[in-house]
Amino acid sequence: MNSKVSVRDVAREAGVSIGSVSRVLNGGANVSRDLRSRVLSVVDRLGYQANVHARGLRLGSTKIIGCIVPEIRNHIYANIVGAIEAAVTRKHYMLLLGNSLGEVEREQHLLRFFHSHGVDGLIITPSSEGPEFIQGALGKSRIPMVIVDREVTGVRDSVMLDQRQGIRHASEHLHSLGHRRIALFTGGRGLWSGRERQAGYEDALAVAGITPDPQLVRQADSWSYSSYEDMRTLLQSTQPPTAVIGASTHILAGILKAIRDAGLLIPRDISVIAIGPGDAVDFANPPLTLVRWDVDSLGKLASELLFERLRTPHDNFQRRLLPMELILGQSCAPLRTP
Amino acid sequence: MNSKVSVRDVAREAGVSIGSVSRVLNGGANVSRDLRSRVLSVVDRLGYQANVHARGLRLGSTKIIGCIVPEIRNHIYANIVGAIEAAVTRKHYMLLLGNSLGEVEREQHLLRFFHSHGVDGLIITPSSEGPEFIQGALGKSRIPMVIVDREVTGVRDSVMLDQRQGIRHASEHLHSLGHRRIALFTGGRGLWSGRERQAGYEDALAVAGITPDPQLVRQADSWSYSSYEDMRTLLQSTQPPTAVIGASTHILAGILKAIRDAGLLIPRDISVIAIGPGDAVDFANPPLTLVRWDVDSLGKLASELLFERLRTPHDNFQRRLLPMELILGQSCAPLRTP
DNA sequence: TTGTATGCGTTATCAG
DNA sequence: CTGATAACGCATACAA
Repeated sequence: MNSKVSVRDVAREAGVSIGSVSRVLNGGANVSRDLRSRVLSVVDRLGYQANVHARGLRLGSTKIIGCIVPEIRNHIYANIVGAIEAAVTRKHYMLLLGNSLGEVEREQHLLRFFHSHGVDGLIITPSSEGPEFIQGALGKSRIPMVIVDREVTGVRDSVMLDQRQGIRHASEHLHSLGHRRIALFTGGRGLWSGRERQAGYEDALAVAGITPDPQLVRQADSWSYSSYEDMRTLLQSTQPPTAVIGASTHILAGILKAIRDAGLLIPRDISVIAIGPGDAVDFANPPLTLVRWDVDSLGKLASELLFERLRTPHDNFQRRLLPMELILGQSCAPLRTP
Repeated sequence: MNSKVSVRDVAREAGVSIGSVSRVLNGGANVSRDLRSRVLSVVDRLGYQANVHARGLRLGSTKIIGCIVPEIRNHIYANIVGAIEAAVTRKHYMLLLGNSLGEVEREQHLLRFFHSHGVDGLIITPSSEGPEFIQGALGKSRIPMVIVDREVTGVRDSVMLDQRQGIRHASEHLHSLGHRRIALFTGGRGLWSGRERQAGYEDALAVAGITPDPQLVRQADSWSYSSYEDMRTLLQSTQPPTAVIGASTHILAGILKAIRDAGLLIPRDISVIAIGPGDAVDFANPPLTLVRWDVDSLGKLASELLFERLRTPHDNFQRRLLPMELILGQSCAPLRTP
């Protein structure tokens, strides 16, 4: 196809100089109507497209946005990346993608690679937050970047979900149904988001005047089914929970399996609330009540912030908090008083 | 960080010429032991990393693989891309990602973009197959590419799933349980994969001596819940199906909802088999019997094929067929004779 | 308004 | 074995 049609070819074909071609395509100013249209038509006919490397070499800018997520196979990140991709291509940028697997070395490796590829900006869910982030390669990097779902207030732009408010609502909902023993599987071990979930949970319990039972709060790993064992143990205890809140990754799958194996029925015997984007629980029966992540908005907002940052590199850093919505399914019921 | 340390800086620092530096880093041959180690140490100290654009401009090769899928938010493609990413970064390549949404124009746009970015190769699930593919921009493009899950035998390398064999097994399984009215929601409208699924279904029925009822075969769209209406209609008909096979996208979600709304119980009243990667049906209750796509192998194989192709551009094109495995869940039961 | 010439950082060729 | 230099394709400062 348009294998190697360069600005030279266009110039020759249009009977003008290469400078003029370039000016038509970029500067826009100071070109005669005639020359402009002549060039444009040739460009169109030949399907000319500026070589990214020549331009990148000259300008120092590619039209590439890098994106690093822990794991694209996780539907949460797949959805976020999908939203970012849409926003980015709309602006005629391309998306360079990498999985960090939450490992610092992989993240650094990807960062170096992205750097040498001259990405104009970066959207990332880093493996670290807080001081650890600042001291790491990411914190030192000068690439304009936006942080997704990690706490880095003040040092970078970030978009986050208001986990605390979301889980508080969920907890209140369960409490209003009479539940007093509510289990929480936070996910996000060691992360702000996990702590926020727990905080929201404790907020709700405090208002309700319930003393939280530490046994009921679990910090499962999102990539494993460890929650299965945890939930099984809880259900076999003398005071089993009557409701449970869990992140809709492997965590929730493990929880549901434990409930099933115990011969319990949702919502008759136990109420369940999921946390996550909506599509994940499509196959659940009954339909799960959900604290919904609006991952689409999350990705979109991250992109917008990044493009802002690209324009004005030295503004103050923003931190945007997205609300979480409680979507009622059929997995919650009033507590049966025995 | 190592913002702009060039080969010049390394050369100066090491007290050699830039040519020598380049030779140490690339050629490898004909450099004295001493010079080599000197250069290497400086490279290391300065954190030198060759500028991708200069190199791309010079060599015409980037270390970038492009990847175009219909929709990364679809868990099938998320998994495939995940596997590709792993394979590609292991070879020190980067992955440029694009969503085509199955639209020809978007696909062409992405292709042009990838082209101008000088991707070394492309892994793609195109929006078209067969003659349409050959005549399209993709068929004319000279970028080394591997096709995933689309029929393009002879003109490009491709990896596909043996849908026919998979669905045949599923159908046979249901038949062995006594089912004779089996509904099939193929997905992949107008695509080889859809036709193959139907063929496998018909293979099984033929062996069983059952005349297929065209009413029972539906070509749902994977991105919509249209299957819900279809399934509802089927269940309300005078001769409802006693079993159903459906792709584990929105299609299956719609089917399950229709079954639920009809007040039917799986597997007591109706048997269900899903088609897709395993993780999608994590939340299903009961656990679904599954014709499993090994998307991991699919992505891995695609990458391997592409790297082979990069090495020897003019070999004969390969077509690799991956088997599908029937994973038994608890969603199928013997037909209840009323 | 238009054309010409330079340099961006590499690699490869060629002369030493 | 090593150093100098051309060329990759583009954008732009400068000359016309």
